[in-house]
Formats: sequence, structure tokens, C-alpha cells
Amino acid sequence: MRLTTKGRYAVTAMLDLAFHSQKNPVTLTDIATRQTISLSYLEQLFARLRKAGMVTGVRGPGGGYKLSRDASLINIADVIEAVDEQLDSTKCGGEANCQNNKACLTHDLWMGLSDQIRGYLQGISLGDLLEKHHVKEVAKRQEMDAKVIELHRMDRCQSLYK
Amino acid sequence: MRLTTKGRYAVTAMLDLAFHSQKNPVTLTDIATRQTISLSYLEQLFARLRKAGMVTGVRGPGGGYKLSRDASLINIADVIEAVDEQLDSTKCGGEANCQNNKACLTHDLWMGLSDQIRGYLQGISLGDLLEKHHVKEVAKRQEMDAKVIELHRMDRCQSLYK
DNA sequence: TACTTAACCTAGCAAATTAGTCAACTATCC
DNA sequence: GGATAGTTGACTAATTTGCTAGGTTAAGTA
Repeated sequence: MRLTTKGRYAVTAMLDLAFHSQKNPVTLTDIATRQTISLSYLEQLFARLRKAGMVTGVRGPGGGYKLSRDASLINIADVIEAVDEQLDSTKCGGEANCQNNKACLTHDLWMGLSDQIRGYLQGISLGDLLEKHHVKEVAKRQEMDAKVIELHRMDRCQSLYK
Repeated sequence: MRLTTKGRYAVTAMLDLAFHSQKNPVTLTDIATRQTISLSYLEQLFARLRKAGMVTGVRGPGGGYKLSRDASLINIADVIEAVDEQLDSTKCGGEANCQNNKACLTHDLWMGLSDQIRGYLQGISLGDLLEKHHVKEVAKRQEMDAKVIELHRMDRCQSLYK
């Protein structure tokens, strides 16, 4: 189990997709502009997500991507592992240095820990996050009513992502 | 919060250190050979761990490294963050200046998730893992007594890493 | 049928990170 | 003084990341 920016991009994109694809498919171009991720990079991530059976692509005009099952049935661990290639058969996998010695034991320990993290992330679905997302959005809308200049804030936000 | 092989090496080495430094300091050479991690790479990792105040180096003959506090007081999140450099203080800075924009909302979501993972790992100390370590070791000893063929165990171990 | 849209695919590339080596130090103990 | 052992820094090779550029294929629509 690894946690890198790649996995983060995938989760972010999947959240965006889950949020916007209630009715129609969502194009990667839309996600790319909303989340400021490069289109080609998104395409690569979604190629993996598609192979993992989490999203389905719809070609042609009006096409795009949609979740292949409900957001509550897609957990974060799945998304991350779909894009992260999960190799890492390091060390004691190859040679026969994996006797009943300490190396193997501590390695086992780490694998156990890794499993626990995976288990934790498996317990969180896109749907779970969406709920929080929605709550937060409502909260922010209320802030908007307080007459804060949106354009100024958007500008600041976008420049921060460059 | 990131999870890479770097952090794994650090945790593995710290576990080894915690296990072997009950009385005397442990040299990095020992850890390197036991855990099959390159000595120089270990030196780099321990330079950071030392700066983070988790280990203390003892120079001269009979020297080595030892934990600067009890294993039960060092948690996994600390170890990982000590070596992982945790830059990426996230584009839109922790401030609430980036609101009303979807990119920032999902960003917040991810940060929250990251915090939860960190919190989870903070709840696990080296001491906790050592206990399990001991339990497992005893279990393996018992297996040995039961004359289980060791080769079979090696196979199992290896298949787990594939 | 031609055109457009957008998924899908391939190759490559610069920057960053990983995982390491090598060599020159400095401190400590016998 | 000499061996042991930690400290530091510079350097490197391989891999991964994030991204660009270009093409192909399938599906709508004019």
C-alpha cells in the first residue's frame, strides 16, 4: 500500500466524477479543468481505473465517463491500488534469505501494518466522502451569502495551483 | 502524509533497533545486514531520525544507535514523517482563503483523509508492533517444535510477496 | 456520408525521487 | 597512535511522476 500524489489525483478525480455524473457521463476535459489536472494524465489514470472496472467510458458526443457502480460501493483503497501499480515484492521475495530470521519477521510486521491501512481505506467509500463534501459545500454557500467577492477568491485559488 | 518504501525502510529499521537495543547501542552495520538495507541509505535515514530526536547516536567503539525514548512512546506516523520530508504543504496553503471552488473542496477532503491516516498511524507505537513481533516469533518457534518443514514456510513467505 | 466529439492509445520527455556508492572527515576507546 | 564507529557531503544510476504531443477508433448529428 502506497500513498502518493498519483493516488491523490485519482481519488480527487473519482470524487469529482461521482459528484457530477449523477445523470450524464462526465468528460475528462471537464474534470481536468475543474480539478486542474492535465487531460492526458487523467486519461492515463482513467485507463487504469477502467481496467479495474470502476468506471465505464461512453464514446462519441455527449459521452464521457461514469462510475460503473454506486459511489457507496467504491472504496478509496480500490482507487489508489488501481492506479498505483502495487509492485514492491522487495527483499526477501527473491532469494532464500527469508528463513526464520528477523528480516522476514519485521517484513511481515510491515506487511501487517500495510494491511491495516488498506483495511482502513477500504472502509471509506466515495459515497462517504461525497456526503461530507455536500455538507461542506452547503456551508460554503452560506459563506457566499455573506457577500464575499468570489472572483477575487477564485483568482487567488487558481494562481495557487499553478 | 505519504507512504513510500522510504518510510517502510525507516519503520523496519526502527523496529530492528527497538528490538535489539534493549541493553547496548546497535550499529547501523548490524541493522543493514539483518534487514538487507544499504548502510549508506540507512545513514541518511538515521540522520533524519536523529534530527527528529527519536534516536541518539553513540560514537566510538561499542557505539551505535539507540532509541531516545521508550518504544511505546514512538509512533509509526512520527517515524514516517521524520524521513519523508512532507513538503507539498499543499498548493492552496492550509488557510481558508480558497473557498467556493470545487478544486479546493476535494482538496480539503483529501487532506482530511490524510489526517485520518496520520491519526491512525499515530495510535500505533513501535512497542505495539514489538509485542506482536514477539507473539509471532513465539508462534513460529512452536511451529518449529511441531516439526513443520521450514521450506514450506519459506514458500509461503515468498508467495506473500509476489 | 461527412463531420464532430470524446474516449482510447502510444511514445517520449523533463523533473523529481529512490536507492545507492564513495570518500573524507571526526570522535572515542584501547 | 591505531582501530573502531559515527557524520557528512558529493555524486550517480535507475525508476517514477507528471505531463505533452500526436494519433486512432467509436458513436452520435447535420
